[in-house]
Amino acid sequence: MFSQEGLPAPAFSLGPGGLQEASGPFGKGSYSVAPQPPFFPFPAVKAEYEPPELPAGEPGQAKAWCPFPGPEPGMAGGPPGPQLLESGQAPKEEPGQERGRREGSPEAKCALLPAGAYYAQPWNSPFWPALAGHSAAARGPLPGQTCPGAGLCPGARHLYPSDPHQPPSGLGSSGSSSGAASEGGHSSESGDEDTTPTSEELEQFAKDLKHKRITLGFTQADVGMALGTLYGKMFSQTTICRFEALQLSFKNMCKLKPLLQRWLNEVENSDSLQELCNAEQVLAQARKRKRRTSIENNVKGTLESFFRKCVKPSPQQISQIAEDLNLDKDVVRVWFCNRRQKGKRLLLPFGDENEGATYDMNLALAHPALPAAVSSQAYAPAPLASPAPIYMPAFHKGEIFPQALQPAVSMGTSGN
DNA sequence: ATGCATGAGGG
DNA sequence: CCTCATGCATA
Repeated sequence: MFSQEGLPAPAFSLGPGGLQEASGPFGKGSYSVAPQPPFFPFPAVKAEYEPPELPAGEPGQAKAWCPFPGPEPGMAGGPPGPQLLESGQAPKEEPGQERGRREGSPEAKCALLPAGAYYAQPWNSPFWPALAGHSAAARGPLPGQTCPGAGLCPGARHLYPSDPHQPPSGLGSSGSSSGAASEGGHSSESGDEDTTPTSEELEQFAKDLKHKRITLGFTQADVGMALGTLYGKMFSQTTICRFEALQLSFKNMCKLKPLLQRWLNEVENSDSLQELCNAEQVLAQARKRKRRTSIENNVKGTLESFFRKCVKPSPQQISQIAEDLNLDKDVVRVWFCNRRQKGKRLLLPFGDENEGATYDMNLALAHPALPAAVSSQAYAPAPLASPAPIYMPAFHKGEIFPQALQPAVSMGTSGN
């Protein structure tokens, strides 16, 4: 429908000054991109670089995701390693946060267990007494049977008794299969796959979802999996989290809403939520995912400052930056991509995707005063708001204007 | 909750 | 190559 693509692709030019702001549709000079002098914080950074990651051995990738020996002869297939439990998840029980259930590592738990019960296996109790206690005491709202037979993920991969849900294909606009469109009253029940919800509705829905989810004792991961069961398409904790935090694009939010809406309906009528436990996700991550590179803060700061000057550097510039920062070109490229993506989320209060009206991120960056956010949270602590020249390694007092990018100018032919 | 990454789709 | 939707891994 509406193209979200709007960036006018700042065709900046590598002028005599190196990186130059592009003259967007607003004409150059009509705005000040950087509240600070055009400095290029370079020198210091590159020297510090050092291949940080090198754990000698990959962190055991093997893990059992369903901690029950159950009737099965030991966790066959899964290494008996006790790394199922991550102790990293601090028990921070903040109001408004996950409660009652722990959000362990994805593989440390099965879809949605009402908590408690199954963890109390003889084999593990000695290992994690904490967990046992936790599950026993943390049980909150759950009346006791949130997930009837689902509790036993062990071998119970039961599917719904009779759910005429469609195969994993028709997503996005599945007809209103379940007539359950009106739950326990509340505000505008806009739930419709047809009508595009307004940002307010989305915001409200997200809030609603989160509240109910927590009340019912589900984690974001649970919801993600439940969607897989209900719709055939599973989502990660990340996505659910972003949905609740309104950190997805408007379009994306609209797409997901109906699904979550349905999930909500399902769980609210606690009589059809038994199939929410679906542990079908062994999906061997066979694919080798590049190790997540951790960019040091100062380097990040440098990248950030570049971003402020130009949100979309040319491949040449990317190479240059990468070289100067001693990073992979791809890392830099991806960083910019992600930064842009993030920028969009933060900048435009979704609601109307004016196709024509393209927002120039460069421009936006210069104006901390963004259009009053529609959402409260998503735009609140916008890191962008701070024109802060924070970070920035300290270079020689005189070198405020490193010529780091200078080479970029002549880079075309000479180097590279 | 978020940072970096992947992959599909468009050009 | 980019955008966008997503997710693994991590802070």
